[in-house]
Amino acid sequence: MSENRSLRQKPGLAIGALAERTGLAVSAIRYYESQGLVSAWRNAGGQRRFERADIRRLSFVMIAQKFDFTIAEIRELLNSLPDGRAPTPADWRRISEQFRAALDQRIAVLETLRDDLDGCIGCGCLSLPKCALYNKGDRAAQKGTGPRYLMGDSSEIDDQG
Amino acid sequence: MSENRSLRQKPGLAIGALAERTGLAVSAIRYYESQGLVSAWRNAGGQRRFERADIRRLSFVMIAQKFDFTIAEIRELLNSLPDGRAPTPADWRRISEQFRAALDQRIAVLETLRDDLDGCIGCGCLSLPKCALYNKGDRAAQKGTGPRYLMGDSSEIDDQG
DNA sequence: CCTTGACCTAAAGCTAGGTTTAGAAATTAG
DNA sequence: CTAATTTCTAAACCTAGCTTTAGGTCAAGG
Repeated sequence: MSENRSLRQKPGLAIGALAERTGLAVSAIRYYESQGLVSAWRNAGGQRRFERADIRRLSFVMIAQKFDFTIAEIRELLNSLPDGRAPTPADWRRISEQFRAALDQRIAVLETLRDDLDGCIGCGCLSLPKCALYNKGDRAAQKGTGPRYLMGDSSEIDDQG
Repeated sequence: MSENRSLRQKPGLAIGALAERTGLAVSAIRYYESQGLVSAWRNAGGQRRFERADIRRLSFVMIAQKFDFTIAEIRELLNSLPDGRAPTPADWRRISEQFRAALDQRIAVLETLRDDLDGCIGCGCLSLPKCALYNKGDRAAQKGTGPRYLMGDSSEIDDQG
């Protein structure tokens, strides 16, 4: 069974093939490589060649994005895998716990916001610094700088007309 | 009680004063004006002057942003208020229901994702097209285009070494 | 009057996560 | 061999939601 392509230069997947297998755009894969989420070697002509395991690695990236992890966070998770291979079922269990935690936290934030809102419906607190929505519960995942505080209008409730 | 400032040219709030009362940056208020979330008249020197009701209007904007409404959506909500005044307690009750619905929906999406994840922990399904995370449950609020499908690797499970 | 400080506009810059474009080189199909 | 794909790089562009910068003007205090 020793065929002539058995030594030297493993074939690998071209970027287009990887794109087809994952459903990602070619440009996205190049971008992910630039961000250190996958790596590729180059063939004689300078074209990228990927390993088959990168299909799973990119699938992992796509799932992590469903959980709204940023590229930087995904890179961290992938770095927690020994020597850059795709996650095995055992790795997957471990990483899933992190997804779980992130997800639970985001759900908790939204539920708190919902409860605060429930407390506010009908209380007319739109003008109250003591409103439950005041100065707490940052945007779903504190991305961005965001405003600094809410509701400066402490008196003069009805001055709109 | 007829004082001399009683006719002509109501004073209004300068943009800096409004910024202080709301906690927003001056540049943010100008931006919101450009986006039609507030409006101002100009004094003799061409400077913006706002009504006191705009404090509450902007507070409303800030709360809506906590709920991850976009500028366009917030503009819609504000347009649903008669003649561009700040929301009254009655308006607030009505609009709160919309926040509620948006929030419930987002929580539901995350919970589905969490359930799918639970079903996946330990099942080694990272390579399975039949994985619960496959091809469903778009990112928390389907912003952005997003990838088209997941997990192209239907066979060759352990080819990473 | 003179000096701060607040304000003005327009345009450019920023983050995130990519996509699009342009022009050139490599690979594949016939 | 030739034509059609695919791939390459670098840089520009895109959305969202603002901020920063540059160069001036307005308003208020002493």
